[in-house]
Amino acid sequence: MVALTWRERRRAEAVAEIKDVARRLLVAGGPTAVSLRAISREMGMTTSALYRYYPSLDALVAALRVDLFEEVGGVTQAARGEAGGDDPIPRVAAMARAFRRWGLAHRQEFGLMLGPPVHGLGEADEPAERDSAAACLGVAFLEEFAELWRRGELRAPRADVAQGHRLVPSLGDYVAGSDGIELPVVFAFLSAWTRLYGIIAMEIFGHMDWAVSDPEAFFEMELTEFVRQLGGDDQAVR
Amino acid sequence: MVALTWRERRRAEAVAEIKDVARRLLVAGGPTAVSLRAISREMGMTTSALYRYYPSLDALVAALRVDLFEEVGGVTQAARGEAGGDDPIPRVAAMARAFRRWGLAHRQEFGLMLGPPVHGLGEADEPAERDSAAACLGVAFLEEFAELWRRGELRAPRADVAQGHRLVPSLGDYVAGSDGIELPVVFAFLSAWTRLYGIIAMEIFGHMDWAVSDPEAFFEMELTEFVRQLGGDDQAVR
DNA sequence: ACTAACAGTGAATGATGTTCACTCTCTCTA
DNA sequence: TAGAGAGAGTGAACATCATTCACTGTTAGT
Repeated sequence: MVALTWRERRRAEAVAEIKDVARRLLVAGGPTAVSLRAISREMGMTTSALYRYYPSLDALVAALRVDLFEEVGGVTQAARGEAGGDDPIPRVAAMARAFRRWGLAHRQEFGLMLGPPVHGLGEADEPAERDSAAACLGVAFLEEFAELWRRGELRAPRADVAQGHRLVPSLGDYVAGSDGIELPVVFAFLSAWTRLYGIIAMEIFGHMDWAVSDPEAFFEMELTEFVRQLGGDDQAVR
Repeated sequence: MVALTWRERRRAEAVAEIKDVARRLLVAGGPTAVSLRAISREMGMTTSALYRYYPSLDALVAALRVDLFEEVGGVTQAARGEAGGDDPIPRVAAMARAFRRWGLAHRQEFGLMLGPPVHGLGEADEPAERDSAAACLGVAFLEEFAELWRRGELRAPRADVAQGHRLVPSLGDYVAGSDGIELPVVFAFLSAWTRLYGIIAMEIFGHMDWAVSDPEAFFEMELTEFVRQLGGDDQAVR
């Protein structure tokens, strides 16, 4: 812990406030409402002063995006911790519910993070950062599936399906304590992760409204069904 | 068919060209690139003249959105027709592949249609139109699942899962020739639809890059796995 | 033939991101 | 400790954007 000079501390506070105001604007008025001028207005600063902190508006929202990924990652990790026990299944269910709950409570943030790439710039600029930010959310799930595999409770996809498919070469880097990762783990994780994303994103983006009147009921049904396909007990999910 | 006056035909052409140019701009530069000024510039018109055709920019992109839904709906319907046969399973697979292919070939359009709601305005203004537009895509799938149900080839969710969940009151309106729709059909359709959306949207939005190197292989694996869970033959999907 | 709707113009207003030359203040070093 | 340089902020400027308004021709229907 190095001692921070007064200026450095003040700068950190400014950066934090900028992102705070940006997020408030995002929540209040959607992505188009977050503008440098609105931020500077709210902070009692000149617009050009903001360029001492971020080289552009896009860079600012990219930074906000990273923060948001950390926040939702922390929330799901907390849910995992609270679930406790030694059975991965309830932990997965708790994380899935926490993820959905956070998304519903923060729709605009969810859209910024997991919607289409913004302006095609935030990705071309720093693909590594974008990737790692998104990863820190999914990894918690990945670890649980790895644990299930270690216990032999993960049903492997049939050989003829997996045959010849080189799905993922580097996913093992994300799992602590195992430099290699088996294909069933990868497949089970990806399947669960895309399914979870599909249900939640569709609900949050409003694309399910025409078809389903009680999204939460459907979510719970899918969760139960998924756990059963995994081979877990139905009651384990509650 | 009523005879169109000169002026009416010319207006229709103008409307079509406006949406055409708007789409070209969207593809070339993302959502922020579609602006009334750019459109008018490209068409050799004044910006204010565009207000004779659409009351605002938002209304214009909303109209474009509807067109896009019709386009992708037509593409998947065409794939369904080409698949032919009397087995619904290959038809579902063909539609799923056609949907994914179209989305990958038209990423920006996909984002506009199935990303987060735009500005929160396109939805609050005309919820009915937005819903029906999105529906015309999913209904093709829904009909196939209804057909599977009629044949008795659809596995029902266990009673204790479905019990007490009033999932959808009005989905039956979408299925031709049946004013009531059974819960297993609804559940199977919703499950398939959200899964399909999850895989495809995640890939198109770039949220899968960190985890999977060959998205198409994963898509095919999921498709096969889903069909097997439905109770179909593995070979039927090819 | 006339009237009213239609289509288009050009100027204006107020919002936006970004740049630039300029100050003022803090921090570190010679 | 004095001065130089980096940090932080200002205000004007430029280019883009959506939207509105008064105005002018043109077409369609009575």
